[in-house]
Amino acid sequence: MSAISLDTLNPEQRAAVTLPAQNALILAGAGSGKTRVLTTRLAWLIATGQVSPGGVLAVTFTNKAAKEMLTRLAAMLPLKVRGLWIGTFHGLCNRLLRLHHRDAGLPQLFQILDMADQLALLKRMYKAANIDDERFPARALQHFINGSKEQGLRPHAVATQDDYTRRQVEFYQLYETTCQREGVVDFAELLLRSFELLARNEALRGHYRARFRHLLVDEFQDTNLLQYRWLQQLAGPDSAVFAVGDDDQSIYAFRGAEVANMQRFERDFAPVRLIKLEQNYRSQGNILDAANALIANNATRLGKNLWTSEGQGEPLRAFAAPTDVDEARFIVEAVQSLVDQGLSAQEIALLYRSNAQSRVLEHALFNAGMPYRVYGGMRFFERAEVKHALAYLRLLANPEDDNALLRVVNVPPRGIGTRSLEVLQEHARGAGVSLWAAACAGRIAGRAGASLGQFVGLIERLQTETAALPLPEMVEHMLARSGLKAHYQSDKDGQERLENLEELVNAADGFLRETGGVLAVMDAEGGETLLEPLAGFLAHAALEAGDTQAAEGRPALQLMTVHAAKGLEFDTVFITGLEEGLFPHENSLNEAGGPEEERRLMYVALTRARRRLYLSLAQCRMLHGQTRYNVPSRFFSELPPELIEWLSASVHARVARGTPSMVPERRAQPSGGSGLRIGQSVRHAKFGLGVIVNAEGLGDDARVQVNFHEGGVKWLALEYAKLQSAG
DNA sequence: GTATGGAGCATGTTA
DNA sequence: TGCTCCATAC
Repeated sequence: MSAISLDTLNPEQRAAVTLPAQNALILAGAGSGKTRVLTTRLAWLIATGQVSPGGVLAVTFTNKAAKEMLTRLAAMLPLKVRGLWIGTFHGLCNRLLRLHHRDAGLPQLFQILDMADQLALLKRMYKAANIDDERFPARALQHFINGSKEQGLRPHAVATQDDYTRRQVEFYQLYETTCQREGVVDFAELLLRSFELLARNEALRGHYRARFRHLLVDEFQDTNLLQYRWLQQLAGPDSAVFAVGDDDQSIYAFRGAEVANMQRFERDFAPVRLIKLEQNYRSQGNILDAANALIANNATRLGKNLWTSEGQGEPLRAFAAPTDVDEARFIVEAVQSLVDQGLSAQEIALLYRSNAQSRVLEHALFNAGMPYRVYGGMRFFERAEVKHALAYLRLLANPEDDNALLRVVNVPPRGIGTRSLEVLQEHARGAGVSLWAAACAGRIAGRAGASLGQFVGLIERLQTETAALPLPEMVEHMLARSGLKAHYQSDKDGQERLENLEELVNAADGFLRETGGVLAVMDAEGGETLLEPLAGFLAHAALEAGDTQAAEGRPALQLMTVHAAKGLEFDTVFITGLEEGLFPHENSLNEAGGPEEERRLMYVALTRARRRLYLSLAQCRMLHGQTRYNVPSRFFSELPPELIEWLSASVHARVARGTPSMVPERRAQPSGGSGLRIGQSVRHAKFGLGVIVNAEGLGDDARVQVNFHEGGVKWLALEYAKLQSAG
């Protein structure tokens, strides 16, 4: 094996990479070379012969991160990556469950439900069981079920103090029965099922524990309880766990991530070697100073301070615009001038807290003729037409898949409507069989029965016709013969959908070439391999929903939420919409730990920038079709003023007093002679300083909505609340 | 069985 | 403002 060069690593990085086989927690600050350390560690372990490629397990959260790790590893070492246990939590669980499906109580070709599939199944279940959708919204139940699973809780283990929860648990149980009967598995189930498999089956657990001498975990701060316990199952007394994370970048608590896992790890896996990577190779001094100052406002931290050997660089620049449109205009002009100076648009990112904010920016960019790319939104395998096509493929693999059948039984329209399906479902329920079986039985009378019979015939015909075809041809054939293609051809807006269906054939082809159609591989030494192209492709579609937009040719400006920007870096970053209620988001302020998570989010945003950082806000913006007036974000008052160059009137001093500058003067209709205006700063005896953001009513009934700096947004009756003008 | 309109409603997001 | 869902009309 070739030697791995460690010369370019700093002492801490090298220490981490060359750690002996022991448990370790690497606190890796933003831009400290985290991915590099992780992959070099992996390569070093293998190259020095301390472990065989098959003896390593490395786990990440996203496919992107997993791919990145594999690519870098392959560049350092000559090895076949296919059989390596490197992947996402869900990808590895999928493999584990395919290999040991019998022990796990699943069919080998089980289908994976994405979030939309899961919700559809719940709604179907509601209908079948006559459950009141009003009192128990399907979305809430979905959240409840996934939350329970992420805590490792099966229905019987969920604590039920109140009737409401008791009912939810019943539905959870019913959902489980349904999934089991249909042989489908949701995302959380992949984790829970393989956790239980290992916990229950001592021989199997022993096998994997003996095998994986080294376990490497990326983004450890984002793990939930179940993922943590899953790792505990796989890590034996002789294995070393190398966990890399940054508590300051934990921004997914809202979906179950527990930073506490880092403390838990130090306790459960003791002794744990702790290494901090604090040298930052990304950002210039002023940017880091700003980020450090901001995050210092959080009380619950493990403690870490980033530094750089680079110079201070440029100051942060800030701009307070009167309106969201002005803010967008300012950004477009600033971007234009940077591009004129020779900076590639590709190197500039526009970040925002919520997706709704992208619209104004897009509008301004479009008018300026500036190419841009928006991340987020519909992904390839989530598009309706692609899901339809996948449903046909699922039926070919397993006609008993009720979800798939319901999705396409009437696409294209075959005269099988709601009523016919109700009858079919009653038959199926009565006989305790799948919809497919009920349809095959042919006991449905009339036209609907005939249509169903034809549908059954179609699927059976497709099965025989495609049985011997390679995957891409199979997809092609299905598209043509199912009527899907013709359906979208006759649709006047179907052009793009048709192209996506064509793209699906390409995706199948690509999948086959990249993986050889392998569903699961036992080990890197070429042990057990399960060849099942169709099932493999379907799993791939669920586990990798694909990109949201195909990459475009010319360099484009990048637009995304701050969440989506995590892990990325740009020369220049604009953080937009820095207003109280927006960033930090108002909904987060009442949540436990919410404000601190918002601050970490801001920290992530700041540390994305290498050289230039712009902060902007609008004092009034359209949100949900209404004009809102906001005070500047508290984050401005948490950044050292000397680091910021204001391109508009500074907001700093005013933030301290809780008032914005430059709010357009608009009379509040109802206040009459009171002298109060929307946008005006006021003082309230109890709530302190705030800004009037809305008003309604006349005379004695007049009420105003005030956004208080400390107390949030409140409606106050003018008659009782003694508001003093403070601006 | 399908098309249309109005009401209701809004964080963040990966697998 | 723009979407998703349900009710009603064809």
